[in-house]
Amino acid sequence: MFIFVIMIIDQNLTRKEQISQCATALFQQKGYAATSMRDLANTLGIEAASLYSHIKSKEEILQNICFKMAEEFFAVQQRAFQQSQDIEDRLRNAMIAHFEVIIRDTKASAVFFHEWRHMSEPYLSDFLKMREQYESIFLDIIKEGQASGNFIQIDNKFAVLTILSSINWTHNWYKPDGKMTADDVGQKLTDVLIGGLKIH
Amino acid sequence: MFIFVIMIIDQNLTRKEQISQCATALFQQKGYAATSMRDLANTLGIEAASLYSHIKSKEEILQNICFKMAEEFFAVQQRAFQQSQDIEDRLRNAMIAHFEVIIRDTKASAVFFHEWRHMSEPYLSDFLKMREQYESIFLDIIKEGQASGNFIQIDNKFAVLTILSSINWTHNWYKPDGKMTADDVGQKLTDVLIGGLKIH
DNA sequence: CCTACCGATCGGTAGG
DNA sequence: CCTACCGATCGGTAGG
Repeated sequence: MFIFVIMIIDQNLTRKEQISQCATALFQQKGYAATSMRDLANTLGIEAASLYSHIKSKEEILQNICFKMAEEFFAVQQRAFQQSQDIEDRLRNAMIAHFEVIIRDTKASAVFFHEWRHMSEPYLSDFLKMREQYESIFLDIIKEGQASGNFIQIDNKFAVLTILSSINWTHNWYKPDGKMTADDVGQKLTDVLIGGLKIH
Repeated sequence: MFIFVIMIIDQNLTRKEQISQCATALFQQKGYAATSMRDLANTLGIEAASLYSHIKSKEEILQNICFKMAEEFFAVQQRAFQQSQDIEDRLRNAMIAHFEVIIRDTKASAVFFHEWRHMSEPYLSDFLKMREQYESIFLDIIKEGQASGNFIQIDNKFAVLTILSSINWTHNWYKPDGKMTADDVGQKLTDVLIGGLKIH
């Protein structure tokens, strides 16, 4: 299989960062398992063996991508939480914050969402625990909104999954240079998911 | 990497069907690229070489899974279309029909959603064309609902992607033996996505 | 960062 | 459905 990989390698980055950036693009395009270290090396214009002066293993690259994304999600979530007034506002801000992390790097997001399962233990368990913890914050927001009479009575877990899956999917189609700006999409995502598609 | 694969192989199926069923489970768990023909053969209790009396190639198995799912989506969409009265009802039925195909086989759905990109041409292009065609039916429903004043004015493509991503994600968490029945989830998906999370 | 190379495993075929 | 096997490729190491 021949795939022409056109990639602009940022010369201001360290070699290690270049490796991570290239790997992110390749993992997103072909998947982690189908990307070989020789693919990665060729894209960078070096030999496969040379990669190992900068990294320990193929999996280490994946771990770095996944955990860096996880940390970003946590960081913005906390910031969004502190800035909010009422409960609907808090949900809205948390959703937009989540969306903004995704569009900051849609390729890394794709790897985060699809390739994490190729990590070995104990990284895999740690990763899943973080994800659960992250979702539990959304769960709390939904519960509070129901208790205060703002949100409809609906299975909490279900509500969180429905909301997050729509936002997560944006990594697949959102283009920064498209007709919708990031703020536009963030606004509309919350409008539809909180307010509904129907005119009431 | 050792993974214990516990799988019940349906003895009423033909060998070819057993291969497809096993492959579906493995592709879902480990991904297409990380699943070897030896993995598949071991799960079935035969030698890898023996698989090739029933199938032509590894990719052929993937093609069958993906295109069978695509056909099912089309079939139920048409049925849902014919049974509907008003425009909101039509969207609701199309959504529930889509959901029901997913939960009929969540493993095959996972392969359909995540592994299709490992198909080679011309299968890949055919597959993407089908997906686009399928989504365009949803697009038409949204447009009609906007024209009739039932749905809010919002980018059509965006609306379709938001709706479908939430439903598609159910393959990851829906369990037939969980506390929510299929009808329950189908109802609630349409309630939230069409009506919104907020009490108006 | 390279050359040279390792053992393991890959999808698949030949022939029975 | 098996044994025996193919060339290609895998992630990674040794040594410079």
